[in-house]
Amino acid sequence: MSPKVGVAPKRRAEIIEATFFCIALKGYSNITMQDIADSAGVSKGVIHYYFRNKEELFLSVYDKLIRDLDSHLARKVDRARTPPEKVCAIITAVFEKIRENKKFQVVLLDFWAHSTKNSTLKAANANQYARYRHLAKKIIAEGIAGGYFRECDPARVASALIGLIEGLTIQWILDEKAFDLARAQKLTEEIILAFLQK
Amino acid sequence: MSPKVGVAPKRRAEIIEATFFCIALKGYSNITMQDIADSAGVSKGVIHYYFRNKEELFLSVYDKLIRDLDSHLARKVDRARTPPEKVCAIITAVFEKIRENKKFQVVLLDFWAHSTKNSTLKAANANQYARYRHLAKKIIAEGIAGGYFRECDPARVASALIGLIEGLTIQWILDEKAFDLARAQKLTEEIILAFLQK
Amino acid sequence: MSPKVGVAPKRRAEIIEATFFCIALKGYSNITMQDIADSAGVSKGVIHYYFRNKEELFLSVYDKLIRDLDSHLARKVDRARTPPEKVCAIITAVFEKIRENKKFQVVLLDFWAHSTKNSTLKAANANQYARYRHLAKKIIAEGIAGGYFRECDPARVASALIGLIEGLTIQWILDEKAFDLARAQKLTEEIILAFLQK
Amino acid sequence: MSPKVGVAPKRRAEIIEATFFCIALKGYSNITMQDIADSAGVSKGVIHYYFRNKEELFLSVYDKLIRDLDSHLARKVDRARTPPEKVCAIITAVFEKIRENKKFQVVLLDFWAHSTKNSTLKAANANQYARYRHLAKKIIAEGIAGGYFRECDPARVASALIGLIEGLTIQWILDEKAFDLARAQKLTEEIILAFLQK
DNA sequence: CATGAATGAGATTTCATTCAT
DNA sequence: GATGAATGAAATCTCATTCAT
Repeated sequence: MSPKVGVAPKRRAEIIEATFFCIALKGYSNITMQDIADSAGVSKGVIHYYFRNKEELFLSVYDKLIRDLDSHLARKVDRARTPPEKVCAIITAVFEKIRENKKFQVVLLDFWAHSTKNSTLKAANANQYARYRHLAKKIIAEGIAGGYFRECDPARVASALIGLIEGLTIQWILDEKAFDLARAQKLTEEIILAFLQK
Repeated sequence: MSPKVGVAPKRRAEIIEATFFCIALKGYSNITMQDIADSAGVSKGVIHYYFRNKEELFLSVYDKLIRDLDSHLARKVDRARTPPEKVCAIITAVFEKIRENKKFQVVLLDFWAHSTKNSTLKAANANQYARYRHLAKKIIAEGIAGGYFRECDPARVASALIGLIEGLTIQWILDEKAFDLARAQKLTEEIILAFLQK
Repeated sequence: MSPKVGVAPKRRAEIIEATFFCIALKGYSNITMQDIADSAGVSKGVIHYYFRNKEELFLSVYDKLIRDLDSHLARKVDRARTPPEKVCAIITAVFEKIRENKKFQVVLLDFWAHSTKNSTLKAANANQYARYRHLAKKIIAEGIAGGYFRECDPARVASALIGLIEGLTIQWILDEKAFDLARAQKLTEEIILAFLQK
Repeated sequence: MSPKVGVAPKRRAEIIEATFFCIALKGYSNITMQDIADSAGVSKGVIHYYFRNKEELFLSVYDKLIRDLDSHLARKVDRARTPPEKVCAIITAVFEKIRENKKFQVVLLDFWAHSTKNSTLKAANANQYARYRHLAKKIIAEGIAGGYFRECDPARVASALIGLIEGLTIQWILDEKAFDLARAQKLTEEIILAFLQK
């Protein structure tokens, strides 16, 4: 067994990571393969050795992004006990992710913009949001069943929860000085819990 | 902006309109000048006669977009009497705009994504959002002063209002079948008014 | 994977065979070393171990092709007794070769096309045709000497014989439905023998 | 109407001509767009302005080649009176074409080689050969009907006529010193007329 | 004012070849 | 002997921009 065999997955991950940084820096459609190669410290040809083409590479970056967010969310939510705590866990998870790495939401926004023109990306996005809403819905439904929340449509509130989180974080991404991210996070909790516990 | 007599302003407007449709159809960075020329029914050269380059053209499209939204918002809000009605007017204005022309939000999303890489666009975006929030803040402050709303920070609630609107409409744009847009609009009103009137 | 000694000649032949199939399938200048490696079931590196470069490999394929045709021709001709039978043996040998393996003529045509640009290949081709004509010429001269054929220039008729064979088989390769190959073979015999025995 | 409008067809023809020379010089698949641009004295971009891609350009070259040969053939044949003269006119037309411009057959050979891998080219080739054979068949049938030729299958002899012409010219292209082209032409006439008038 | 031919820089992608293991 | 990761030159094709008419 050649020792170089083991290099492949590591190299793939490195290229994905480099591409993520490049997208954050210059944007989905302004990056060249050369940018990525330079950033990853490999030759241009290597990228095509690991990824059939630019689109496949970008979809791989998106996949990793989503997987990271999902596992982060799941970890946070699992650690919480009561439904109200779980709702706060969702909010905290996303805001935390963005605070620790602003690039995260910048890249995601770029993918969203492109998803209206790329059907594969669109499907992946729709799917991710659906899972995201489903998680929130389940938690809210449990809260209602457990007497934590008043009677309401869990699916609708779930989309509002997601909407409020994303709407605030995007505003912040577009203009960091618009408001304080930590206070926006607190506000999100207040509004959603107020509505659920009214 | 070159205000020329005769056909010039009309031609300019036609090119901007055509560009808007092209962005909605293929996305900010996938359009060629030829696409725009074809769509506008003019020759490629003409576009460079009216707009120094592609970026200037795109910024002009963004300007028009914002001016349209602003005047639409202002009209709606002016027609409303009480602060609660004015809050609903903001919500209605945006949801209406998107319902009547889905392209509107698609193009806006595209501009947002690019604004993280284009400082002119970023400034324009920050400015627009600031005005947008300012409008909401003023209305909320009036509502508190007039006894319609409970004591709270008008600026923070304003950003939440905008965030909820944008977060829900983007979700819908990314997956129309996720939920019904009219019900999302109603939900927005409920959540915000509940929070303000609690 | 155990490296075997003495495996070299066999491996070489396998690679040549695989290359032949690839040329027939995709054409001389559309094949990649990867195609050949895949088809031969070896790694890319191995090909360069046995052949200095692509051109040397292709020339080896051509050599094998010619050697195969030559020995096939010689066997057929040796088996025939009289000059007319030997002429028919040449015709039969080539048509048979092509009928049993259409790829043969496809690959040969490809080599011919490239021989106008590759001097090594051109020389090899000229040489092969010269031997081919020489064989026919000798048979025809024997036929004249033996009273089987009328007085004529053996060299000229030899080139006509080769020309008619190749001209018909190429037509058939380019459009199999143009005519029946077996009847074309018979026609070749008729025309050449009629001319020689007139 | 801009005077430059008239330039387009001329430029197209120039590019086709330049491509023809390049194919003759370096071969179908060894030419780069840069070679063609240099040879035509235009920039690389211009070629893509007139031809969608390399394949479309090559097919245009093939079209012109065939059109030229067809009209040359038709002119020659029309000028001849009796069927035997018309048969000789076909032979003369092709041999003349090649004698006056050796490139002609070199390029055609290249196209044939590629036609086994390109379905558009293959269809065009099959079609051209069919028309070519049809012309010869008609003339032979007229000759039989007019008592010039003995009873025989015109279609079969037509393919033999074409085969003999092409088979000899290709031999000559591959090795000019193999025989004299003028004598090969005479030989073709002798063999075919002898067979038809036997 | 308008056209569209022309440019050429630059992007993606392919691939023969090398070489460390 | 054998592998496959890596290279980088070179190819095709795109496109904003210019400019002669």
